[in-house]
Amino acid sequence: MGGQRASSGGRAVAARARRERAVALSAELIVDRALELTEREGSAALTMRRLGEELGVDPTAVYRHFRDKDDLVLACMDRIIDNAYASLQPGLDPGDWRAVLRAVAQTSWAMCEAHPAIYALTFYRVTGGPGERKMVELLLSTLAGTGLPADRTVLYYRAFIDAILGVCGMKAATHSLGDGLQEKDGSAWTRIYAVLPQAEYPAARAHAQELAAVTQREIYTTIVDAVIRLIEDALPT
Amino acid sequence: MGGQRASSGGRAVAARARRERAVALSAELIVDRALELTEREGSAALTMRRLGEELGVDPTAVYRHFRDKDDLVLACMDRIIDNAYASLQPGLDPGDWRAVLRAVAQTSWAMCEAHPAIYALTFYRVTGGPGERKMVELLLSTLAGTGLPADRTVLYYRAFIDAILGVCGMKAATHSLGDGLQEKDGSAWTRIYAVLPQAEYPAARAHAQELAAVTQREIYTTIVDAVIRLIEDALPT
DNA sequence: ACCTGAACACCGTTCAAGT
DNA sequence: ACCTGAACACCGTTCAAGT
Repeated sequence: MGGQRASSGGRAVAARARRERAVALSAELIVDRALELTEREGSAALTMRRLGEELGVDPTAVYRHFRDKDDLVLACMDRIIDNAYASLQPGLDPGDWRAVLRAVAQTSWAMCEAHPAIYALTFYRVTGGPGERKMVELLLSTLAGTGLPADRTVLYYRAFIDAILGVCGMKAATHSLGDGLQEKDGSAWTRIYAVLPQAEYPAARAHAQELAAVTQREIYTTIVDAVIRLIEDALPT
Repeated sequence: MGGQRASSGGRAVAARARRERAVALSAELIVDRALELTEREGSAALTMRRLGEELGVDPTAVYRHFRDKDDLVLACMDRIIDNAYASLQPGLDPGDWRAVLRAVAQTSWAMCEAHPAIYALTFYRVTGGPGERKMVELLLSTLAGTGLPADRTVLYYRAFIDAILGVCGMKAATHSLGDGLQEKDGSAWTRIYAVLPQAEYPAARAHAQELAAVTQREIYTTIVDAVIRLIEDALPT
């Protein structure tokens, strides 16, 4: 609608977006556009100037709704968690704690694949928002339901969530690298480790094929299984 | 010596450093100074301009020894790993795989506490350098020594190292935040979760005290134990 | 009440010029 | 062969001015 030129610099894009923006600027709208932007173009595209362009407002207008960029990025992460919780909740049997933990682990994996830029920026942070609160309550109530004492409930909750966040955060950070670096790091097992001197690195050479073949998904499942098994062994009989 | 003024801007610091630099610029020297700098002043201080000042050379002189900042940061991480390996190696019994894994886990924790800035920037990367190579060889040979088949050796190696890197990376990233944000995130359990509405968040409220009391170290040990136990259960009998 | 736009104090990196 | 220094194309953020 109304776009006469196919090519367009930042100025033209901003002008078009400004024309198309019918609703008032709001925190929700800013988070919407920020998620669209990073999903489409990666973390490098998430700058205040680029976001202003996307919204059709002056870049500094965002500061009317978020204290700073950190505040905005945390709001984006909480939105992602909230959406994930909503898609998780209906099919959950609170009595089956293993199934709940596995569902949360699967959801976290899906989040870091769908939104690597935001995930990588915030996986080690506390959003304190509604999404995070619901997720914390779900996990704590589920683990408490097994009959574990309060201190064990908390310790295993944190072991579970920190292991998950750490591994998914690693994956998200890798995924957020520029294409060149991602390729460079991804090819390391065949490029570097498969050709190390046999005499000095016999084990690396002997396992070169398996090192190149193992998937991040298998590794993640293995770690989740390890924590679940630890909890099983700790349950009161 | 020879500084006549007590106060000094960047220019004066650079001039003094230039006078004091007796040896030629080299990759080793640059890594030395970069580690000193980040250890002393945190990740925000690691800029090419600041590093040039520290070395007493023009900021762009560093580009004669490293392709870009990413290249430099990876070299710093590999140096840290190499030093950690050197301090680890002497007392190690290769036959006691549990002890080796625990020693590596302890070393990784020490690294992310001593060098949070570099650790946070690179924990999800492959350095491909001498330090990393030795660490990979140590872990692979140790796990292969238990009699596990090659594919299991690699799977458990990756589960172990990814769990460790993820959790230590989280800790390092938290530690690298500015003091304000670190305080904000650290106080979240008492500031936010301890005062949630009882009706909506009963489990969070019931565990508020334990959530504030559990330490990162306990959580880390729990995750490491979980992976070690999983490996124990998988060992051929 | 909310948005604009110039301005500030930074970044990493390139490249012609020096020695 | 190695280093310098100006310059380029960016950042996040502040604040006086507009409406």
